[in-house]
Amino acid sequence: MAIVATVSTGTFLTPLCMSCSVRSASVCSAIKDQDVPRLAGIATVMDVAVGKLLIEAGEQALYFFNVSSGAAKLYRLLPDGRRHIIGFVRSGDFLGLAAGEDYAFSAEALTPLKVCRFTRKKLYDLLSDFPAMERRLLQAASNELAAAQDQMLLLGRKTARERVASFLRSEAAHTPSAQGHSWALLMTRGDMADYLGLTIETVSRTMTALRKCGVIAISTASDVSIEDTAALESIADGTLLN
Amino acid sequence: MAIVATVSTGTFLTPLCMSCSVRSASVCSAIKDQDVPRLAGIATVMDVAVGKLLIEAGEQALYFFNVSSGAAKLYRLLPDGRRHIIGFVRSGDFLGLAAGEDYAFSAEALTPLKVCRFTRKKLYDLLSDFPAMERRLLQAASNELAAAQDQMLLLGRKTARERVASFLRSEAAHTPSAQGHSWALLMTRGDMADYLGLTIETVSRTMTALRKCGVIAISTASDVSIEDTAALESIADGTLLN
DNA sequence: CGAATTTTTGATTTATCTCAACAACCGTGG
DNA sequence: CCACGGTTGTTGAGATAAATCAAAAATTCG
Repeated sequence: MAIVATVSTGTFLTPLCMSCSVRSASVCSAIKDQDVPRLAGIATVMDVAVGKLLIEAGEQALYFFNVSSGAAKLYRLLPDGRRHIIGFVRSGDFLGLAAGEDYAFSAEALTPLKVCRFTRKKLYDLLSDFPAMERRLLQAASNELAAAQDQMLLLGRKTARERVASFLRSEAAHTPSAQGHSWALLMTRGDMADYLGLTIETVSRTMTALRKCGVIAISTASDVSIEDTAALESIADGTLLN
Repeated sequence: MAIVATVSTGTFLTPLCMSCSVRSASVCSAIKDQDVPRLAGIATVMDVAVGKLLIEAGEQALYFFNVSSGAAKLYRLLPDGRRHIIGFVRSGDFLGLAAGEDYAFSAEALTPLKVCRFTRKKLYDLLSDFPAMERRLLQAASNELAAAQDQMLLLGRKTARERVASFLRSEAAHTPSAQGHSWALLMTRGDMADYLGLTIETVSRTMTALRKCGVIAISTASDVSIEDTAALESIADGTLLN
């Protein structure tokens, strides 16, 4: 099911780590240059094609991942097929902290995806020698936890309009090229719906409504821009009522 | 606002730590007996009365807490007063990992509450000498993250009936005395509603419906018992449709 | 005991969902 | 390069789960 192409494994990945474009922004930044070979020694670099699974719910949770490039969606299913997307990961994000014995969620590539895979046990062993990395992981978990609480507030108490506005604000914040310009949404209306606890139709209608009142512009379905940042903010935060 | 009674601070808390009833079940279990004085040295024991705030949203996040006894609800507010309860903490739970610079949530005692308070900075300093405790914190954060994902699925995709059933199952699991018996819910219908993304009326009606079909029994509003565990399970997991 | 709060129940409204049809877009292969 | 089938997105009309409004009942607590 989870078809992936393993590129390579082991210490000879050292040069890849040294030149890794997300190293400084990821948990790996806690490892000093001279120790990188130890990190590279337990890493496997993998490529995942769009639509393929990186993680499948129910599998034994053997690995952690660090995203080098691309993006993925994480989702859970109810027995009758209802789906909920619990989050997205992108360049620099660390993946797998939330898992227990088995993965509770699946992870599917939204774009061509490149990840570094670490065996859980080996990474834990490594952490004993690199407390700075463990501190970074704790920091990452704290940030994720805070984000999860934001999302719970959104799902529990925000209107469709507020949810979509919050989502667009967050996406723009995660997309450097979005500052003042249009950008390409990585996800379909269906993904947005399953992330925001809505239906495709409601997401579509709400996007259209935000466009019609001048808050955003939509050229293609996936190519959007924020036209009125202040208005989007106040809708997202629930300051505006109408 | 957050009126609390500080009982005592410092190394002479050591005997309190040594005899602490939740030590073995909390992150403090990572500290060996001979090192307990160092832990006690940075702790402050506090009592919080029912309805009082332990943490107020917006305050600088200076502290971590470990709950010795009692329970509290954690909540966030939208500007217009909509409230969402992001979770509950009980004996043994560690509190404050999710915070950034400031607390994003408030914490209010549901019962008379006893907590150990640690200054963030001091605890972080201590962690350098006790990697086992840092590992425990990472573990705690992972568990919270997994729970948050469960809750997101609940809020995003479950029906009122499924939400209430999930809540009752989880409460029973957190309450040793609930196994096969009735127990006292710590929270009001309003708290349940704000936790489950529903209204008071919907929670009340749903509880009544679950009682009428024999899944639960309700003697007092707060005194409930599970009469048909299998049915509750399948409702909670979305296996049952009706 | 009695005021205040919480809970339950009923009647009605509404935001969002569902069902349905059509339009736009996308990748593929002729 | 364009036609074509499949997917994704939009829009409309109607249905519905849950919200809102309202009032009575039960419970709590000073």
